[in-house]
Amino acid sequence: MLPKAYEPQEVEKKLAEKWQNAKLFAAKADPNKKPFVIVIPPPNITGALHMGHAFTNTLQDVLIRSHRMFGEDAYWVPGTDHGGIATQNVIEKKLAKEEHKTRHDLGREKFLETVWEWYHECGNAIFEQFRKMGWALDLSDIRFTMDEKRARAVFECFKQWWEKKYIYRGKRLINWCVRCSTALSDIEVEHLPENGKLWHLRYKGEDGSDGIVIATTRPETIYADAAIAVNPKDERYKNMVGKKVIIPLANRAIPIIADEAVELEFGTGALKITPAHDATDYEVGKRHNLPVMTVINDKGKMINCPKKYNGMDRDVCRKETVKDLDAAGLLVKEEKYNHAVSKCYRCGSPIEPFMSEQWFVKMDELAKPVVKAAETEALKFHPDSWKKPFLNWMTNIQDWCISRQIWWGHRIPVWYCRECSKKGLTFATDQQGKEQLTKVSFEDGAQPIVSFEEPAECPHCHGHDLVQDPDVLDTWFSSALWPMSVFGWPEKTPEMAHFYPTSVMVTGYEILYLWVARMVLTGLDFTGKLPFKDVYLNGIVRDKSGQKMSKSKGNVIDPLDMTAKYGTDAVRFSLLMQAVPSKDIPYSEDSITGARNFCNKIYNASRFILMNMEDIKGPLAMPKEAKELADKWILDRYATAIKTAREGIEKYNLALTANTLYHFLWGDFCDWYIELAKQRFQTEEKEYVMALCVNILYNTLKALHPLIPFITEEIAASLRPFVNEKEEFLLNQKYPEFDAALLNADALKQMEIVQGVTKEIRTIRSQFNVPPGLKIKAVISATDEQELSVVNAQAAYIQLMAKVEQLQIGTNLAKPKQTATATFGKIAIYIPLTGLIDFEKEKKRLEKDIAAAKANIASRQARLSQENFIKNAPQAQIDKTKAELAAAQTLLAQAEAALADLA
RNA sequence: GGACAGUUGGCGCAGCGGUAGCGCGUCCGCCUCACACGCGGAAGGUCACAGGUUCAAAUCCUGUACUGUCCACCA
Repeated sequence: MLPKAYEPQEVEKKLAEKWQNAKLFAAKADPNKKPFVIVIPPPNITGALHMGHAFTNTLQDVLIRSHRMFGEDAYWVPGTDHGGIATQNVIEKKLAKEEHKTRHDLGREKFLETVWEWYHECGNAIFEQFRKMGWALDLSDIRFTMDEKRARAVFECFKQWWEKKYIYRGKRLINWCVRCSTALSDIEVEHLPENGKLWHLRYKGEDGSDGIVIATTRPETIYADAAIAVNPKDERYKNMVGKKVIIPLANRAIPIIADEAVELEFGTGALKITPAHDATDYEVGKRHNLPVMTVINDKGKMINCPKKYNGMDRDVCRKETVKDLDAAGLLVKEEKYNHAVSKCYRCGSPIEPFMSEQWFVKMDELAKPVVKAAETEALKFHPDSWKKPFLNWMTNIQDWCISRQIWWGHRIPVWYCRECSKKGLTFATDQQGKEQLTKVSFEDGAQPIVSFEEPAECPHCHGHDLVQDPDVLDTWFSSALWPMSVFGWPEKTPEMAHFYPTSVMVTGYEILYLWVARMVLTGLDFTGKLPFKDVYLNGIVRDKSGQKMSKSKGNVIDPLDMTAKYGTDAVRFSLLMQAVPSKDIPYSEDSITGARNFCNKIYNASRFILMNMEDIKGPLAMPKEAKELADKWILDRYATAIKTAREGIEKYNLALTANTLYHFLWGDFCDWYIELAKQRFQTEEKEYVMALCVNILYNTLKALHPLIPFITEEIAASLRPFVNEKEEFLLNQKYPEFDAALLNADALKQMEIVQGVTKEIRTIRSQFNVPPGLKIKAVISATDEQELSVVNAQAAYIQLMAKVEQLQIGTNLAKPKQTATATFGKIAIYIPLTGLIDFEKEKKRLEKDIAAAKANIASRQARLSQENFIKNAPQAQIDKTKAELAAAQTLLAQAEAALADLA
C-alpha cells in the first residue's frame, strides 16, 4: 500500500536526474517545428539563487514546458552571468574575511584566477539548484557571459560600434563609487531618501560686506566652489550679481553669477557652484566658463584644499568643516533635511560625481529603432502599462558609460603602443612589483588600437611594446548581447538561424532599462530583428508584509529550504497561484501549505483511482459517450478547465491556469465526480466510470505538468498502462486539446440543481447537528416542471451526497410537521427531524431567509417597474430578473409558511 | 516635480458593465472503508471617498485621499 501522504523528496531527486540523463531539455532545432525560445536571464555567480530566481525561472519553465507540449520546438537556453562589480565585491569580501587580504595583495592576475575558481564552484551550485527545481534547462550545455564565444560577441559589438563611431572616449562628470572604485552608468545609481542636513553658510563679501548666505548639503565641497549663483529674476540679489564673495575657510574669492537653474524658493535662493562635484553645477559651470577644481579624489579623500583637511575622508571633512564654520561664525543655520542621495546599486555607498575620462556609447541613433518598435508594438510588454515608462526612458536616453575600473569582466579590447601613446599613458608599480597601466588619457595623446588579442605590432611605429586598456566593460554590455551570443553570434550558426529571434523575455521590471532595453537595442542594430517580441515582466517576491527580502532584514526565505520541506512542486505552485504579470507577490512559508495540500490531494485522488483499477485489465480509452448526468457534467467542466488553462498560458496569466486546474481537480473532480462515481464502482458500470476517471485524471495531470512537473510525471507513470500511453515523459506528450463537443450547458444547469439541493440539505444536517452516520428522510416539493424532472431523475445523487435514506418528491407537497425548511430556486425542501429540531434555531434561519428574500423581491420589482429597464435592457436580462423575482417570492412564501407552522 | 499601479470580508489576492469569488485564518460538526496536508457546514464585505456616464457600475469617466513603484540635476 502506498503511503497516505505524498513524499516528494525521493521522487523529485529521481526524476530530476532522469530528465537530465535523458537529455529531455536539449536543443532539438527541429526545422519542421515552430520554435519557441526563451533565453534565461543569466543569474549572477554571486551565490545561491533566491526566491526571485525561483519565481522568474518557474514562470519560464512553465512557458517552455507548455509550448513543448503544444507541439512546438521549445528551447530554454541556460547560462550564467559573470556579474562584474557584484561578483568582484563578493570575492573581495571573501578574501578579506578568509585571508585578510585585498585584491591588490593578490595582484590582477592572481585575483582573476581566484574569481574563475569561484565561478566553477558557484556555477555548479547554481546548476544543482536548476536541476532541483526541475527547470527544463539542459545542464550539459551551459553558456557563461565570460566564456570564449561570448567574448567574441562582445568584441564584435565593440569593434562595430567603434567603427560606426558609436563608441567614444570622453572626459566628463561621471558617477563614481568610492567603495567599488569605479565609474558607473546613470542607471546603476539609485536615489535613496536620507535624513540629512541642510547647512546655511555665509560667504562674506570681498569688500568686507555681509556677502551672501547659501544653502548646501555638501559643505565639504566648498573648497572647490567656482561661483555663487542666483536666479536672474531674484530681486533680493539683483544688485549683488557680478560682485565677489570669499569662500569661508579657503579664503578664495569667487563671483556671484545669475543662472536660470537656481530655484528662487529653495534654501536662501543662492546656490554654490561646484562644477567638479555636482552634475547641475557642472552644467552651470560650462555655461559660465567656470574653472573645474577637484577636491575629492577617487578614494573619497580630500585634496587641493586647506592643509588641515587634505587627506581627510570626505565625510570626516564634512564634520570638521561644519565645526570650523560654526566656530568662525559663518554657519548661519543647520536644519534637518530629507532628500534623495545617490547610492551605488551594488554596495550602497554614496556616489561621488567625478571628473574622469571614460568610454561611452552614443545612444541617440541606436535608440531610434527601439522607440519605433515599442511605439508600433512590434515589441509588446505584458502588462502593457510598461510601454509608457519604457518609451519615456528610451526617448530621454543618455550616453552609456561602459568602462569600469575593476578587474573582473571583459577587458576593453583596446591596445596602446607604449611608444606612440607615451604621453597619454600613466603607469604605476603594483604590490607585486609589476608595472601596470593605470590611467589612459586620449586628451593627452593615447592612440587606441582595437583588437581582440594583442596586436603583433604597432601599426604606426611597428613597435612591439603594447599594453591593453586597464578597464573592463560594464557587465550589462555582455548581457545586452545575450539573446544573440547564446547562439554563437557573430558566427552564422545553425542555432542562430533557427532559434533567433527568441519568443519572449521573462524578467523582473527592475532591470527593464538596465537590461531589456539594451538587448532590444543591440538586437535591432546587429540583426535588424527584435531579439524577442514579447516582454513579460514579473513582479518581485516580497515578504509577508510586503517588504523586499534582504539578508540584512533577515526576512529571506531560501527556496531550497522550502523545497526540502514541502517539495519543489509545492513551492512552484504556490508562486504560480499568485503569478499575475508585473504584480509583486507577498510570500511566506504559509503561502506554500495550500499548494502542498493540493499536491497531496492529487496524489490521493490518483491513489484512489489506482486502487480501484486493480481488477481492471489493460488500457481504457476515453469513452465516446457520457452515460449519465455526472459524466456529462464532468466532461463539460473538464473541457472548460482545459480551455481556460491554455488561455492562461497564452496570455501569460499563469495564476489563471493554476487556479483553474486547482479548482477543477479538487472542487469538481474530487468533491463531486469521484464521490458520485463511488456508488457505480459496485456495478457493471465500473469499467466505464473508471475509463472516464483515469482519462480525465491523466489529461489533467498533463495540463498540470508544466506547473508541477514532478508529481505529475510520477503519477502519470503509474497511470500510463491504463491510458495506453507509450511515451515515457509527459513533456513529450501532447497538451490536452479543448474539445467544444464536450460542452453541455444543460448538464451544467441540472447539476447546479443537484448541488444546490444537496447543499441545502447538508446545511440543515449540520445546523441541527444530525450525526453524519444518521440517514434522514427528506421531502422535496417542486413547482417548476423542469426542476421537478431534474430532482426526480437525479434523486439518487441527492440521496448519496446528502445522505438521505428516503426521498419523497412531488408537486405542491404539504409541509410535514416538525421539519426544517429550506428553499433552492422554486424547490422547497423539508427535512422531518422530530426530536432533533431546535425550534429557536430554525426560527432564526427562517427569519434570515425571509429578510433576504424580501430585499431581493424589492430590488427586482423596483427594476422591473422601471420603464427604461424594460425598454433598454436585453431580453435575457429581463427574463433573468423575472426568474429571480419569482424564486425570491417562492422562497418568501415557503419560509413564511414554515415559520407559521413552527409557532 | 512627472508618470504609472494599487485601494474588494481578519490577512493575502482574483473579478473589471448585470447587485461579490478564491486561498489562508476564525467558528461548529465529523478519524464517512483516497486524503485530518482530509470531509461537511457557518460566520464575515454599503468592493477607499465624492461626483458623473448608463436601464444597470466593484467593474467605464472625472476628481480627492492614502499606499507603492519607476523616472527626474531643487542644492
